[in-house]
Amino acid sequence: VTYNTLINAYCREGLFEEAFQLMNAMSSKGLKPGVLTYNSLINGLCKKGRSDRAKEFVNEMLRMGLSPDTTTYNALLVDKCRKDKSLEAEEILNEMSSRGISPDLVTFSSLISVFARNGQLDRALTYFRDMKNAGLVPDNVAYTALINGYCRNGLMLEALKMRDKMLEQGCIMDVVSYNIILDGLCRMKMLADGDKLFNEMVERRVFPDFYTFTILIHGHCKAGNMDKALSLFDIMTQKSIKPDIVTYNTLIDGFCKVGEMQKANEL
RNA sequence: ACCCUUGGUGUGGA
Repeated sequence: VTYNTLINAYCREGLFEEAFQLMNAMSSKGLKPGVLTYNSLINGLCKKGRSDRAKEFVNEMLRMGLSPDTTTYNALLVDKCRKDKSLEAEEILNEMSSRGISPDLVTFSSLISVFARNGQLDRALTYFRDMKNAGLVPDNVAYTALINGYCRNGLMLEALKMRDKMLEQGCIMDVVSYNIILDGLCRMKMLADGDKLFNEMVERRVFPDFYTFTILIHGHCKAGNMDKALSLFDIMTQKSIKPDIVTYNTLIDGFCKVGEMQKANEL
């Protein structure tokens, strides 16, 4: 467990040389790297954009007589989903099923997410159904990924219906769920509803983060409400939520579009 | 049993 933790830490940082050394140290002590160790390594490689290397380690696992599990394949599949390579993600799903490895909530959420983002809501819905047919109980992440699909298509009524369903099933609205719906409302210029939802969020002690504020600031910038956008920016800093580069870009872009180059410069 | 690995959100004419 100690080795795994260290190897995982190195992999997260992209320090693969150190991780490899540890793996060698392990085997010289007669400890065999297990599935967990490989999973950490494979995950780290994927996150650093080295999915080619990751794939090689999956093969190495097989050679060593280890069985890659759902987490192993999820690491590869999630990587494809993040890069919007939905077809390749589906290939991995097929490979999983041909090896008899069952997809889990992570697998399905990732697939739902990629199709929802890309405007292929029908496909996202299909996977949502498949997930339930597989006997899995959708959690708030799975629901939220799907809700994002409705939001991206401007189907806010459907999105809100799905949120209600999610709550009925006992799932919680967390900060990401709120952010996604807020973003949907803002995109549809339903800023008043956005503000209402934002208040609800605060009342329910779901703490807004810098995504939340950037989404709202963006909405108000697009609507030309630069005063409102600035006041949100102030609230944000008062709450010591650090605006990041995206927040600044959003505001600067907003001021430029309104022709207030001075204010853009002041930021 | 628990622990270690995997999933959902924001800006920029792309």
